[in-house]
Parts: sequence; structure tokens; C-alpha cells
Amino acid sequence: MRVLCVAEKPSISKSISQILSGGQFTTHATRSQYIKNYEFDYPQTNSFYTVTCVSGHLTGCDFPETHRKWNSCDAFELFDAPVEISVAGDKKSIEENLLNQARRADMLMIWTDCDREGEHIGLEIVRVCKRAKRNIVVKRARFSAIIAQQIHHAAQRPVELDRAQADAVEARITLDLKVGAAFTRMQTQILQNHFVQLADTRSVVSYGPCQFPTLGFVVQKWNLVKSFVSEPFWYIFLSLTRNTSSTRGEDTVFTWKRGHLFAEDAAVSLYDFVLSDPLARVIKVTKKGTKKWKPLPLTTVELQKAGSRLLRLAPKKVLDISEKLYQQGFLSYPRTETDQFDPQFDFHTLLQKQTIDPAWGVFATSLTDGGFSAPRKGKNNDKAHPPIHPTAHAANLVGDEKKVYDFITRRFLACCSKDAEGWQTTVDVECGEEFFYATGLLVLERNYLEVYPYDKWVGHEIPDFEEGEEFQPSVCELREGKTSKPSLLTEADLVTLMDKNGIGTDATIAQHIQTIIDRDYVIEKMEGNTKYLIPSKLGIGLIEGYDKIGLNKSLSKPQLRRETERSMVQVCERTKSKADMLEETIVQYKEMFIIARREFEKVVSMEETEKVGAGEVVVVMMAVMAVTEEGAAEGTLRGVEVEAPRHHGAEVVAHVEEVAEVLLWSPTPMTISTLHRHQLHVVERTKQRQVPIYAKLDLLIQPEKLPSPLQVDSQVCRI
DNA sequence: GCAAGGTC
Repeated sequence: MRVLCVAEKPSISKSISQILSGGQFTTHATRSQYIKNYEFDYPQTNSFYTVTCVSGHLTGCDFPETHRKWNSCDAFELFDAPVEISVAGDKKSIEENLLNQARRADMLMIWTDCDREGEHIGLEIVRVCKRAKRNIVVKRARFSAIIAQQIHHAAQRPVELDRAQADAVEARITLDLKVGAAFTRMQTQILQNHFVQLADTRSVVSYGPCQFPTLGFVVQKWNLVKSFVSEPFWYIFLSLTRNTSSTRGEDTVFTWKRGHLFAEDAAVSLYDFVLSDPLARVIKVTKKGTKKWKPLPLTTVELQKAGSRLLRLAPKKVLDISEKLYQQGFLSYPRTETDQFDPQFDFHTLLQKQTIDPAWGVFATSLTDGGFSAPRKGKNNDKAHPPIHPTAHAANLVGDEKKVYDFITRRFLACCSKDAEGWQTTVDVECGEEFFYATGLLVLERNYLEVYPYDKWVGHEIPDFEEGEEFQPSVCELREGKTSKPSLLTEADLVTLMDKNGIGTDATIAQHIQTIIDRDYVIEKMEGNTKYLIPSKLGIGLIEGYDKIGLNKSLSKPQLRRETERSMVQVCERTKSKADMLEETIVQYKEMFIIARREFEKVVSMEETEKVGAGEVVVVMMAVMAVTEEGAAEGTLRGVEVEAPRHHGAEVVAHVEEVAEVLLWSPTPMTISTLHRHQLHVVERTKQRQVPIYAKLDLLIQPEKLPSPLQVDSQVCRI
């Protein structure tokens, strides 16, 4: 019997060929650059095997010609528009290979990853192959790790494809397209009508069920920081200066068990009690062994967080580098949710490969010589890939690639070694009926910390105390502190939030962050060595706009995506049909769309009308700029660098020559847009271009690019 | 000119 096996990606087709053939296979090139066909006999099932693969999803979906153009229909119609499935141009050679191979085969065995997407990719493969051979027998190989015993078992005991899982994915694909396209077109068109700067067709104001909750997290944290008001608090500070074995006159600070109090009078009266007691009593001294746990096996999400926090590389960058190292054979597959190693995992061989490294070779040797300790087990297993680990020793890497490889290898070595061990002393003290404590730590065995410098565990000594002993505190004061501002959102924080809330997957989280940056919704800001994410005016405007609309389920919060996820699980469990899921969800989004469109118009115009009332005279500061060649307007205004965005489609570079104050009297309530058009009218009659300085007019256009003194100068003032 | 999910 001829069996055609199709895996999800090249790496898997190669591994299963090696395992099933015992290394005895022939390789054949295909018209696709990355894809090869492997052929061999598999006597265990009396078959001749051809193993090939696809490269992720084989087909894509889009609207037909009648709905594809932006002006071909009202955005609302997209919800009921048909959707076409087709093989994308760059996948034609893969399709062709499948057709050729299926024609010669009796059985098609699907070897895609054992997850929902894999089940759907399997269905895509089946659809193509059946076109070449209608009655081909279809089976599915099920495996949870690329380990010889499991792969043989999968080949010999294949199961059926799970249509329900494929259905769930198909529903999600359709929904994401319809919702994304409808809302994107609606948002973009409304904003373009109100803000001339957005008339540029390149600036799409996209909506997506993952990118908006992602943006929502950034805006939420920004608001928290912005609205923060520092609060004073009070606490009792108690310390004793006493010699320890290695230091002289070291201060031991005792922490107040109550932490701190926000009520000053309460703190004062408690402090009075303490003051009335001249001596502090040691009521308990506890000494016990303590551990600092070694890290968990590495998943993609953890790698991206660490990359951002410790290596200062953007999540997308970390993933790109890992992908490259994986293709060079240095790393295992870098997209995994699994944080537990299979019990049969061959640690010894992999550790052996690291023993030659100048930096950690000695440590790796100590692990192979009996120091090995089984890695901790996390709670996640995607049943397709092991945790990320080095598969070969890499000697000649430099720069960011070296940083990433070093981190992954040290992490793997740390996972295979022992927890760090220490000795902790806690001294509990009572004084004036208030309780205090101090702790000391002695690090005994650094163990995994030796090879994992990314974790810190520093011991601090504490003098000897005995239970019942009394002492007079060196300092006993009521001190005042204040709550400190929360920090802005870092990339690592955002990855954590997305992961926790189920926004995106290990492979897409980084992309969604990149998208909201590319769309100018979010700006990256370096502060010292840390990169923070702050929302642009446009980003804030969009999120607050949707929040003001007051839908009972916000389009900017993770809840809707969670519901989509829940529906998919129901479809997988066969408690809901794909048709029902589509119907229910589309009805829900249609309602939201209608409200959102109506209110969006309102919100956008509100943003504008608050500016100039009827009969008011306004002074607008104008920068008079000499028009030169293409580009954006830039120049100096009152000693400040000025940069203005592209103007009305026509790109100009202008040099600021002088500042004019223009008086305008407004017979009717006037929006800033009207004001803007009025000025453009003046502009067109001169050879010079007068540019209103971007005050409120351009609230939605990255005013961050303008220096702040300018914004102050250019307030639209009422007389 | 729209999405998110695979993957190269």
C-alpha cells in the first residue's frame, strides 16, 4: 500500500521520516523551496511511505470581487457577504505537490500538529488531495511528542480527523474576517471624513478582535498612571545598630507588621504607645531552610517576556531570532506552549553537547556527572512540541543571536540543575504592643544560580538575637512616606496580560503588539534601559470612543475574544454547531456595529464641536512657511523645532518664516475642521503656505511629535 | 487599503 503522509511543516516531515525509516530514506525536491518529499519502506504496516508537508494553513479566505473593494458595498453588508476559500498564490506549488502525490497514493495520513489549527490544516490538505483522488482513504496520526516510540505508534494506530475542531477554526476564520473588515472600513471612513489628514489612503484605522483588546491594555495602564494621585502614609520605623560577625555597627531594620497606615491620627496614637515602652522584646527567632526555585521549562511566551525584560529585545525580534537559530539547527522548535518535558526526553545527550562551551561547559559537565535534577513540571502542554531548548552547541554566534542562544541554553541548564538553597532567620519583636520583624538570609548553595545570572538572590546578614532578650531600639520614629506612581506598561507586561486574557497565541502575540505600533496607536518610549508603551492620541481616542459608546460588551476589552474562544470549545465538544456559532456571533456583532457606527459619528463630532461657539472670536496662531519640495513641513518656530504632518495629500517641505496670529469670527458654531478648511482657503491664494499650528485640530495625529512648548503656545484662545 | 492563525 502507498501511504502519503502530510505534516504541518518541514521540520516535522523530516523528523518523522528519520524515525519511521530508521534513517534510510530518499529525498526528493519539490517546486516549493522549503518542501521536500521523503520516501521509504515501512515494513511494520507493509507500506511504501511518502512523507511531505505543507507550510501552515494552505488556504486563505476573503470576500469575492463583489465585496472586496472598499466602496463596493456598505461596510455592514460584509457581515452577510459570502466568503471564498482559495489557495494563495505563494502556496500553489505546495498544492501542486499534494495533487501529484495523492494521485499515486492509496491512503492519506495527516500528520499536522495535534491542536485545533492542526485539525483544520488537516482538513485543508484532505480537500486538496481528494480533488486528485476522490476515494483516497483518510487517516490521522496522533502523537504528543516527536519521540520514536510515539511516532511508530501513531503510524500504526491512526485515528480519524476531528471535523468538529476543524469547524471551530473555520468559524473563527470567517468571523475574524467579517468583523475585522466591517469595523475597519467603518472606522476608517468616518475618521477620514472628519480629519482631513487621514484622507491619505495609506492610513488605515484598523479594528481587530485581538489588536483592540491589546491596545485597550495599553490605554488602561496609561490612564491609571495619568490619573494617579500620590497619597501620604505613615509607618513606625524601628532599628537597632549592633555588630554582626562580619560587620560592625550594622543597622537592623525591623518592619512594622501593619505595613503602613493612611490615617495619620491612628498612626500617631499607635506610635505613642510604642514610645511609652522603652524596650523592645524578642518574642521569637525562627530559623529554617529555604529555597529559591529554579525556573520552569521555557515556552514561547516566557521567552518573549524574558527577551524584552532581560535582553531588551522586542518580542517580535526574539521570535525572529529564535526562528533563525531553529533553522540553523541550534534550537528546538521555538513556538511552543509546553512547559514540561516528556518523561522520555533525552537530557543527557543534549547536556553533553554543552560541555565544550567555555562559559558553561564546566557547569554542564557537573550535570552530566551526577548533578542532574529533573526539571520542574509546568501546567501547560500543547502536545506537539517540547519546551524550547538548545539542540546543538553554537560557538560562533554574535550580537542579539548570541544573547538569545545564551539565554535559552542557560535556562535549559538551570532547569536541569538543583534549586538554590539558603538559610532564613526571622526575628519577631514586640514593643508597646506593636509587632515588628526582621529577616536575614544566608545563601548556602547557589546551584542553578551559577549558570543563570538572570535571577538574583542576595543574602543579607542579621545579628544574633535570642528569644526573650530585650533591647533599646537605636531609632524609633514615626515616618511619613507616599505612594509612588505606577510605572507605564512594558512590552513584557503586555505579553503577560495578553497571555493571561487569551488574546492571541504564542505565535501571534508579538505580531499584535507590532500591529498597534505600526498603526500609530501606540508609541514605544525608552526611559533609561526600559522600553515603555504609551498610547498615541489616536489610540486613546479610539479606545475612549468605544468606551463612551457604552456597549454592554466593550469592543476594547478581552471579554468578546474570550466568548469567541468559549464558543470554539463548544463546537469542538460538539455541544454547538459551527452554523450556530456563526449565527449567534454575527447577530451580536451586527448589533454592536449599528450602535458603534451611530455613536462613533457622535463621539467624533463631539471631539470637534467643543472648540468654537457661535459669535466667538478665536485667535489662531499661524506659522507662515515657505513651500519647497516634497516631504513634510518642518522648520523652527520661536526657536522650537516644528514638524507638521503631510498636508492635504500634497506633501510639502516648508520652512517656517514667521508666526502670524489670525483672528477669526465665527457666525455659527464652528468645528476645528471647518476652521482648518477656512484657513486652507487663505493659503491657496498665496504662494506661501500658512500652516495652523497643530493644537486641538490634530489631536488625533500624533501630537507627541510636536514639542510641548509649542502646544502651549498654540492653544486656540477665546477672547 | 480590512482579521487572526498557521508557517518560511
